Amino acid sequence: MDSDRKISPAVINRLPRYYRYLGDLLESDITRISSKELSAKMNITASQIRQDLNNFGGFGQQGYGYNVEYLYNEIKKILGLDRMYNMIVVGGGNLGQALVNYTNFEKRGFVIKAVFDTNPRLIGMTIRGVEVYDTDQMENYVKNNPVDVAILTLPRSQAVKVANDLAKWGVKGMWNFSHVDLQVPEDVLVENVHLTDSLMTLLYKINEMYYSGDEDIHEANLKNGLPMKPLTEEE
Amino acid sequence: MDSDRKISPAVINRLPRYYRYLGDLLESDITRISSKELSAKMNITASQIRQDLNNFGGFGQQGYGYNVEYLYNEIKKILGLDRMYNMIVVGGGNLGQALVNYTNFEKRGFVIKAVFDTNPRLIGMTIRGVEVYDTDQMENYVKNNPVDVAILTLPRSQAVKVANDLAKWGVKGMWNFSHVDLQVPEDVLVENVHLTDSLMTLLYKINEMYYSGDEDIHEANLKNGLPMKPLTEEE
DNA sequence: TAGATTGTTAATCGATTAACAATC
DNA sequence: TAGATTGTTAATCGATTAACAATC
Repeated sequence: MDSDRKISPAVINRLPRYYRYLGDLLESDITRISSKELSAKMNITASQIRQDLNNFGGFGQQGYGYNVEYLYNEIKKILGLDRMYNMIVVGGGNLGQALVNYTNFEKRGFVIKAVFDTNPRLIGMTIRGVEVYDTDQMENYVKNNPVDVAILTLPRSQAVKVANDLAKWGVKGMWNFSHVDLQVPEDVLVENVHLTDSLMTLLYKINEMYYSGDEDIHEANLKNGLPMKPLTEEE
Repeated sequence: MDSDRKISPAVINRLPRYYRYLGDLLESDITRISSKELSAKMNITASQIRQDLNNFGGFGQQGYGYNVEYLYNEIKKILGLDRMYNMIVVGGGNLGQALVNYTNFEKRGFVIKAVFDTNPRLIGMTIRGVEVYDTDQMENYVKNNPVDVAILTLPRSQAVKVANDLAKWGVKGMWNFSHVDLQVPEDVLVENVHLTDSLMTLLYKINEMYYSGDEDIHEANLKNGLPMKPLTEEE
């Protein structure tokens, strides 16, 4: 580990994908891989792979490539996955429950310790062994237990206030599923998952490719259930 | 609507956010806004807003700014949100169910018509009025009903095959929550939501800011539940 | 008209790709 | 050693920001 200059967000966003591919290679008992081979698998350039990795140090060896297990473990360390993380879920609705039930998180060391909600029907319940508490108790919990990440799965209307409170009480990481942009101090880190936005960009692309501006085709297809056909270029 | 050249992905990804902010302004009965005012709210540059919008045509007016309602509706059309979309959920686990239960989708015209799963305990059930069918029946369903988007919420191991089948049967849009990269023909559009990757990038940032390389601090904080403090620069 | 603010061109910045000397 | 492949510098490409003439 040597570099110290700021890593670009683009690179950081690619790290989990490298980690995933390396994990898969490891499972397949592949011990070494060159940037060229990996680039073919991942559909990116070999050059980008080498550039990306070299932000964190020289993990490869000329004439050989990269040792899969070594590289995997280095990226694991870089991402901070060699530790456990304590998380809470704020908002015990369907999505919050789904995340609590996602057992893969625990396997990776992302442990959900508590769920908070205001709904009396949920409070006191247990989801996969994780208790649902009244949001009233959140301040007390957060101040007396380590919380690395708060998972925000509550309605838009409440998310901003709750995030501010959590920030005030010392929570430094927010994984925000609420459809709103949080406004928190800059020492608090937020990662947004805006599902509706994600779906909309997909719909944009579908529209662009198949229905660009021509509503008739779309209506017809919708009614008849006909398979869609790409639009032909006609510029 | 005039331009015809390819819009950059960066711009497309920002469109839903513009749409959201404009919707909020509309709710607040604000009728006009300048790129400068909007840039302050959204934390991006006014220049970027004007550039982005001008990809699709001149929606503003010199000396005035933008009419909120008009711009809102134009972006709505650009994103293709002035139509309904038929969707199916493949994989009726916790996440799939959470998405079916998310009523906001329906309000926007994203309608989930059916859920498919292999689990006999789920088949025949109904989630918010949406029936769960055996995956056996999926081919028949897809070939006889319009499906704009397949929402993939199934285990990694099954996702690739299912996506290929769906593509073969004519589904052109895939919203992929499975933790794997799909390999589909290029006329099939995929939008990935890799939750684990998203969480990992958050953890990277938390680590970088608070625990950079120093495990002792982390251990201590975890044990004592002390509030974290940003690392001081010491280069 | 004068002031405001767009649409758009030009300048800058950052990220990706290409190239190749270093070296295992 | 010869071949392969990295690490790294330079070139290219794309995206963001700045600037300003056009115009409402």
